[in-house]
Formats: sequence, C-alpha cells, structure tokens
Amino acid sequence: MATRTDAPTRREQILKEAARLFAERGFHGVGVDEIGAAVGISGPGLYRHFPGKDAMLAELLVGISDSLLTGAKRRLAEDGAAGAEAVLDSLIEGHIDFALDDRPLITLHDRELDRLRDADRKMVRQLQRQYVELWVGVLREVYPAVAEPAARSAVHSVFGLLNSTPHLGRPGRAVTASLLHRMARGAFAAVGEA
Amino acid sequence: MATRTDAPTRREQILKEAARLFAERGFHGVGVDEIGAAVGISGPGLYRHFPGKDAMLAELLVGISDSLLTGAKRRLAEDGAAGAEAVLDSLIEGHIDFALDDRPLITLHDRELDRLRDADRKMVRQLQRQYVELWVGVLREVYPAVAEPAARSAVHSVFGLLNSTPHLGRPGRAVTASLLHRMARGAFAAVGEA
DNA sequence: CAGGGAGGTTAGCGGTCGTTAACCTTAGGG
DNA sequence: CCCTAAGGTTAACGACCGCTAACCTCCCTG
Repeated sequence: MATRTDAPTRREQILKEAARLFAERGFHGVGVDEIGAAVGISGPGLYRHFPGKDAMLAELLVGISDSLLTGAKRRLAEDGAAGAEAVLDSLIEGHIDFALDDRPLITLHDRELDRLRDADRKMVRQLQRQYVELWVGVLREVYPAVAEPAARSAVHSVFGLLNSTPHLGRPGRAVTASLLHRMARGAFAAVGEA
Repeated sequence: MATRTDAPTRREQILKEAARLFAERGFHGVGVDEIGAAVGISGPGLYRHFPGKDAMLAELLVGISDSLLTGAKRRLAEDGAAGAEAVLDSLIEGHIDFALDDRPLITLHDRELDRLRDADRKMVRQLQRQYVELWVGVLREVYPAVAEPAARSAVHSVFGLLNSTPHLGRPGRAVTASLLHRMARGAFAAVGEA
C-alpha cells in the first residue's frame, strides 16, 4: 500500500504548487520566481530539482495521465468479475475521486497539453488514448448497441461533465460525487437507449 | 435581422484570428506579432483597431457571454408558451449550436477569464451568472423536486459536457449535436429522478 | 575533522513581449 | 488640388522572463 505519512519532499512541494499556479494563471502566466516563492525558495533554486520550467509541467501531465490509466486498469482487473456495469461504476467513481481531490491537475490535464515538448506530448497523448479506449470498451459492454465512434464521443463528453468540478460550489464532497455519478450514468444511458 | 452578407471588417478578422490563437496556445502564449501576421498586417498595426492585447480578449469574452445570454432570453420568450420541457430543449440546442460553431470561443470562455481586467471580468461573470440562473430556473420547472444548489451544479456540469466539443471527432455536425442533446437530457433526467 | 555534495543565494545575460514613436501611403471631399 | 483621416510601416524602448554563473552554507560521512 505504501500509505504516505512522511512529510512531502521538496520536489513534491514544488510540483503541487506549480500545478496550482499553472491551473490558476496558465503555464505562460506563471514565472519561475512565483513558483519558487510558493515553496519558500527563490526562483533559480528550482533548478536544483528540475532542469527547467517545462520539465515541471511535463512531469505533472505524464503523472496525471499515468495514474488515471493505472487506476482504471486496476479497477478493471479488480471489479471485472462483478460485471461490466460494476466496472463502469468503478471507473466513474475513480475519475470523480480524481477530479475532486486534484482539481488543479484535472484542469491542467486538458488545457496545457500543447505546451509540452513533442516527446512528452506524445507520451501523454498515448496514455490518454489508452484511458479513453479502456472506457470505450467497458461502455460498449454495457451498451452493445452503441457504435464505437459514438461511444468514444460519449466518453469524451462525460469526461467534460466530470471535469467540471472546478466550476462547482462546495456543498460537501459526497453530495457532489453522488450527483456527478448519477449524471454520468444518465448521460451514458441516454446514448445506450437511443 | 441584419443578416450579414458583407465582407468582414478588419476588426472582425482580427477578433476571429485572435480567438483561434488564444484558444490554441493560451492568451500569454500568443504574441501580438502573430495575431497581426494572421490577418496580414504586422504587430503594431493592431493598435489602430484595439487599445491593446487585453482589449481583444475582453471584447471576445464579453461578446460570447452576452450572445449566449441574449440567445437564451430570446429562446425563453419564444418557446415559453410551449412549456418548460420545450424551453429546456431549446436552451440545449442553442448552447450546442454555439459550441459546435464557435469552438475557439467556447474554449476561451472558461479558460482565460482570469486574464481580464477587474471591470471586464466582473461584467463577464455577471453575464455568465445570469445565463446559469436562467437555465436553473427552467430546469427546476421541469424537475421541481431538484433543490436549487443541485440544479446549479447540474447546469454547470452539463455545460462541461456540451463544451467538450473541442475534444470530439468530427462525424458530421448533426450526429454530434444529436448525441450531445440526448446526453444532456439524460444527465438532467438522472438528477430529476433521484 | 577534512571534504564534498545537496540545496540554497544573488547578479546578470540574452531574448522576447507589449507598447509607443515617428514616418509613410492612399483615398475622398471641400 | 491640397489636406486630412485611416491604416499601415519600421525602429526602438523598457519590462520581464527563463536560465546560468558564481558563490555560500550546512550536514553527512570516511
């Protein structure tokens, strides 16, 4: 399990603050001095931990995409025996957890992808595509009548729905999670029953 | 009606290209020279039409918010007699039209708001809030059991769903529009029937 | 207890960006 | 036929930004 109880490393502090700032003001809108100030060191000190500003964004985006995909694969393996419906619910739940717990990251995820170097962008895109295709596969098991392109569009749209958390009020985590879950299922059902 | 058949003015060309570039690379990621080049003039020439780069973004965002709200008010007035269900469908249709026809604008709309001067941002926020509240009112007419905070969250989430068009493939406009419409109704229904 | 690496600091360089200044060209009206 | 306004141009300025250089200070270890 490796539940983390230790204090966060400096690197992790930097990544967390950088994510927050990038999400708030955009990658180009944040200077390295601000990121440094956010963790109590000053600008150039960051270069002891990262080769450059781009590298921070790259690590963030690859990390998000990878952990989304890894979590989804795990859920597919664990809940697969319980049927496609259960897996779909589990995927939705996982994505909602992520959107609620790491709002800055979910914002960056679909907003700053184009600021990456080619190699990093390709990697992120590949992880994202695998994540989408995993959802598409499960969705089409639940609703076999849905053609693949429609399923893919539906998945992207539901991501848009779930990723709307930054715009939502804060009426308690469980309430929001439940609402989002029901809406996602409702949206999928509307595609499946067409 | 004033249907526009005349050629677009230079100002309009600039706004259109600026919207595209801002959506692609972010407000801070685009230089004035690039915007100029996109309309065939060079950097500082833009200042004959706008007082500054910020003013272009401001005009774009206020314009979007205003036209969304105006369209929604018109639909409410025109289709109100046909009942709340019909108005809701009309609102959804209008938002989808917008998301499909002006993808760069819909992207900017929820992404670059914080780059505005205080006065402009307040104005945009107010227009957006009115737009949301109009939807909330109609939604609660269709589903009276839904409490106001839940309705507001639901509306924001459906906006997230409808605004996902930039991530979608292009399988023909009508097909996409129909899919999005059904999903939006399905998501709302799931909230209403809870 | 020397010494070296880890992790800071400040100064400053080179490039870019938004903006202004100064100047030029053209079309239309008195 | 001038003259003015509209709409361009290039040059350049000042600010800022990412990053490097040079230096300092601990702490850990052989």
